[in-house]
Amino acid sequence: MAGTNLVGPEVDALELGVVLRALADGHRRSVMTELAADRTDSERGCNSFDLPISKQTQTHHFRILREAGLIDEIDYGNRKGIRLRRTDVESRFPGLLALLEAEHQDGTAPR
Amino acid sequence: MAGTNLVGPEVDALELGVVLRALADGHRRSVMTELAADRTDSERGCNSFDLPISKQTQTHHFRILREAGLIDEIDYGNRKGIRLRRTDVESRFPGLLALLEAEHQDGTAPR
DNA sequence: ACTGAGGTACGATGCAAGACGTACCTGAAG
DNA sequence: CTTCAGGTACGTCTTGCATCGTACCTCAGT
Repeated sequence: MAGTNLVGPEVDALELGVVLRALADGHRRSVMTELAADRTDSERGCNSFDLPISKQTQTHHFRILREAGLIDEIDYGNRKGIRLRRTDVESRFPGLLALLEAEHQDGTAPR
Repeated sequence: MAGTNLVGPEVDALELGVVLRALADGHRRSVMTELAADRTDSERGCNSFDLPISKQTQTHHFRILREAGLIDEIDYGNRKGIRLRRTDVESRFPGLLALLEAEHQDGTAPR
């Protein structure tokens, strides 16, 4: 019930290269643009993004985003929560989330 | 002598996905961090970056950067000039160059 | 205890992209 | 004109990565 937070890198350990490679994929970027546009920063289920890919591939993508330090993954055992690490990302890479948020306005077309 | 400017996308046609994929590679990113850090925006020769790769591969990488709209390539026939499209990039993706410039401080280690 | 939905682990596959060899072009210098 | 350095075009090889199939785990509900 409590949900264990899966480990990601510390704020100081965030690397631009890893982040940019994570954002290079259209599916991952569409997730990030949605998260960046939602200022409430509420925890979301991972199938609330309705990505047109299998669940194994979704697991893969969310792992990449977590290991890049962009999101937190909260493991509830049989389900998983996603939350944007807004303050961490903003402090390490100021302006990055604004770019993603701006992209969210342009329509939902990925890639 | 005049040098023809190789074509790149217009300012309005710049796409975040293409740009981020271009910046995902360590070699291309090291070029961009150098360019972003140089506020004079002077034209540079392409072997002034001393990339540890063959010249064919360098041609490939500079093409990617040009097609992403990040740089201009000026063709002099037997040599080539590189110039950052600072105003275009800054107007379309404000803050992006600042992120790259900040990365340039952290040392020259790519990837 | 059984079932079903959500998620992960592992392996295999297919494709895009980075890298380079060879050959060729261009212009400057001799 | 010849030479040579810088750059490109094309083909090839190889690596990385997105994707999925199969199998298994976890919890909630019945």
